[in-house]
Amino acid sequence: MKLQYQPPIASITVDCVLFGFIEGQVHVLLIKRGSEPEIGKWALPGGFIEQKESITEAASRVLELLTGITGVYMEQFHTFGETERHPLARVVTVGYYALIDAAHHNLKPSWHAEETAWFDISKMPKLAFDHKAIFQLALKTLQKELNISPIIFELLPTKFTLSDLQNVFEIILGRTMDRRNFRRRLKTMDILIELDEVRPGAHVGATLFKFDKKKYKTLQAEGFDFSL
Amino acid sequence: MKLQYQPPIASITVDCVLFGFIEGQVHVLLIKRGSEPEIGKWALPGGFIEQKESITEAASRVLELLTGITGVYMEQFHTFGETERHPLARVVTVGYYALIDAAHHNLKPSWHAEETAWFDISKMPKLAFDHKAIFQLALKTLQKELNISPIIFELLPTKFTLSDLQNVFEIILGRTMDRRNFRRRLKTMDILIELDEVRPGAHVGATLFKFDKKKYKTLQAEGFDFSL
DNA sequence: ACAAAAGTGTTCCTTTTACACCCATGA
DNA sequence: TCATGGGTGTAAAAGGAACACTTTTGT
Repeated sequence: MKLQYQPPIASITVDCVLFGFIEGQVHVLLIKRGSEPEIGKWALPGGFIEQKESITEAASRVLELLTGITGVYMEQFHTFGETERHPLARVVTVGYYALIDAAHHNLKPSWHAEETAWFDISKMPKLAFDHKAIFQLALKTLQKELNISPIIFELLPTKFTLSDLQNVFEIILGRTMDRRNFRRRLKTMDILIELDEVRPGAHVGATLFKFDKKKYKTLQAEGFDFSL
Repeated sequence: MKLQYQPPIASITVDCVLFGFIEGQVHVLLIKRGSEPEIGKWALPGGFIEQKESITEAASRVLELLTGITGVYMEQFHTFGETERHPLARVVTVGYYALIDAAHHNLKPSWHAEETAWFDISKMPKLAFDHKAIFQLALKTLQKELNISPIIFELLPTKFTLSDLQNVFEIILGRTMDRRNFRRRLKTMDILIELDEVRPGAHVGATLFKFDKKKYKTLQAEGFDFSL
């Protein structure tokens, strides 16, 4: 590796794909670009990394700057480095994704974004740059990840019903599941705590549950299977 | 996203984790650094990306430059961007990994590397920079990937015995498997073609097989499970 | 009274696991 | 002849898939 040091030739950005669950549908957070290039187009929240911060730190900072959302654990999933992906310069972007309970994170208006909004993942607008590809890979990564980790609980509020949970699975995986089998399997996994509480619904009330993080951590060590 | 364009502040490199199967053991390809910093230390083959190439192209070019190995399909697995990971400058590196049949790729000496060698993954030397962490994450990614893709066949020559195959699985996953169950499951998957050939071994000859890529592609569409 | 969602068991079949002996060959 | 690795079957257990009716409550 007799390679001399070479000065930087590309800028580095991060882009964040934030999934949220709103009104029974999975949504993604987008901002409307307020500057050139691609001004006025919808895009993933993103920005340049700075000299003294790691890429992960940049992702958190940028997300907060653009949306006001803080304290979210984001997972890096891919780096996009095609030479032509940005029209004005060589820009390499590192993609992060996260799932959040949208209801409990308020979007703060920011002068950095002209507008910020959640979009149903089945009704996405045209996106700037190669953000469509970035979004699609994030979704694919999420689908794979669902099989091996309880990441899905991040989408739900602390208290949720089994129907809520099944709903999220069905939307993200794009298929339906048998209710009885679903419930039995979750019971077997033993990672939910049943609460003495019922959500007063339109009809018969549904029992509320919460996720048992402690029990999950124990299981995780053995590497367990979350596929449904 | 009212973010002005910002000039590059970090160099970008790629690092390649190449796995090979040699004398019944999984090995990784390392080079001895021939320039500062960390001169003389073992490191993953890597180098800077250039202006007019994508990151993936850079990975292939760098690998060939340093080792003479070409035509390998490498998979990106993570980007490392801690501010202090390189002692002299801000350098962000994109990690790639691949599996190759080491016997069929000759290492060509290169003036870029003082020395190039395969190391048994259970006997790794001290590595330069944060390359130990990069290697470890590559191995972990590979272990996960084994469950969902037939990537493991890349490690083996075209013709191999079932024992060879089981051997590779056991080494990478770090556990032993029952021989009869292993063989049955592969028979069920139906992705191997039995050859009319036997490897003249030290004792009773072992039947040779080859991987049925066509059949695998058909199965892949349905998304199939390769876990053993 | 009816519409809408919650809750609940059983059967069948497939898959997984555990386990031990004989065979062919070369040294 | 013995040491080495190749090859083979079965039984028991666990897990996955398919399937329909009753309950509660608001309108």
